[in-house]
Amino acid sequence: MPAIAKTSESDVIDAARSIIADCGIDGITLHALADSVGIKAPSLYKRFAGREEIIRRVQLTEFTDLARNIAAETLDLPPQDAVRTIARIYWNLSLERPRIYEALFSGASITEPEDLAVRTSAMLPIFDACRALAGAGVALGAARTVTAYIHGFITMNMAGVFQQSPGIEGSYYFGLNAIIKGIASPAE
Amino acid sequence: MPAIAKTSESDVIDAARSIIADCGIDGITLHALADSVGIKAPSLYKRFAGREEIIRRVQLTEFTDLARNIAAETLDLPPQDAVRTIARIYWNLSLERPRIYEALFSGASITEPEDLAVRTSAMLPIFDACRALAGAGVALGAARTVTAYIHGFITMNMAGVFQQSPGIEGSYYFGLNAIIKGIASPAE
DNA sequence: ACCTGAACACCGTTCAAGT
DNA sequence: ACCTGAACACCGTTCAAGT
Repeated sequence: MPAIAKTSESDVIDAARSIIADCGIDGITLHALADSVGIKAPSLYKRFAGREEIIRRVQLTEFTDLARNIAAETLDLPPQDAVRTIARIYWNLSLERPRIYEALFSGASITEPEDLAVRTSAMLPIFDACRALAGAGVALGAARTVTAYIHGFITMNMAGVFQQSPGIEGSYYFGLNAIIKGIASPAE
Repeated sequence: MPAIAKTSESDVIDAARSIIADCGIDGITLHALADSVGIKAPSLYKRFAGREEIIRRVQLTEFTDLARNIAAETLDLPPQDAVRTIARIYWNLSLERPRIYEALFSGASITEPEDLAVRTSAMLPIFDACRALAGAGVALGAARTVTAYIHGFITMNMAGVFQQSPGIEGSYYFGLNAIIKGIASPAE
């Protein structure tokens, strides 16, 4: 009957977050996670359905932080600056916390409506900027283009496809500027 | 002393390829792979260093096929058409054999020079087209931009980020055209 | 020379038993 | 109510033993 709780749901998610940040998504074992909050692995199942759900919760937390950060940094910015700022936020994240960036987009395709809402909120500032840049008619396509480019460039860069060439950040913004120009005056 | 070989290196790689095509990279266990070529799992270590090497060999094979396919389909095409053709080849691959597309870019960052050479050969037609489109000075940046966009869009689409909206392929080519236009006349 | 069974360390997960 | 040890099925990998 005593049942003293040694940890809490948010403690576990925080611990999972820091393990992922250090060791990546493959480094998070239930044994290591349980150990870092002072319990045994089976006890995790009293709070979570399993490993997948824990990872999903970390993704949700990180995406929420990211969306808030993006919203704050792009507030009242002209659309071109907003797009460049968002691109910079993702770029810096991929350099400063690469394993978190990877984890954000890996595994667990979006099924829960909760996940979708958070992801949409992170994309909203891009959509708004694209509408201002390219017009409401093509805003969605333009937003997808910018999003795809940012994610694709960062992913390939982290994978080493572009080598560790010094001009890589220059290429990143060169491409971004080309896209901003391209969507502002789409091909006839 | 007899030592009758029940299988061969290329048999194993072929079997691995079809398992990955069906079940994805997580579905390929050494037990299942060994079973499908009629041996036991430990015997695989007589031919390969381990699971990682087998997967790398499949990636290498698939990339070689892809590079050959791209080279053949873009032969003597004007640069804009070459870029659109390459984009279409990747898009179709992601629809027809999604697990192979995923496997192509997942895990095992490029360390061996052999891997790099194959990947470079797959990118060469994009580079050539971009040089014709944007000039030698920015050709590398332009090629990276196109590559990043294609990969990013397809990855996010497969992950479900863009929903299964019917206009998604339209967005894909809208963005591609915007990029072609943008890199042909980069922002001043 | 190639194959095999047995074993090892390590996963995620379940469950009966403790308090 | 939360925690635990023991167990299960399943991984990749190693190795001594077969032919």
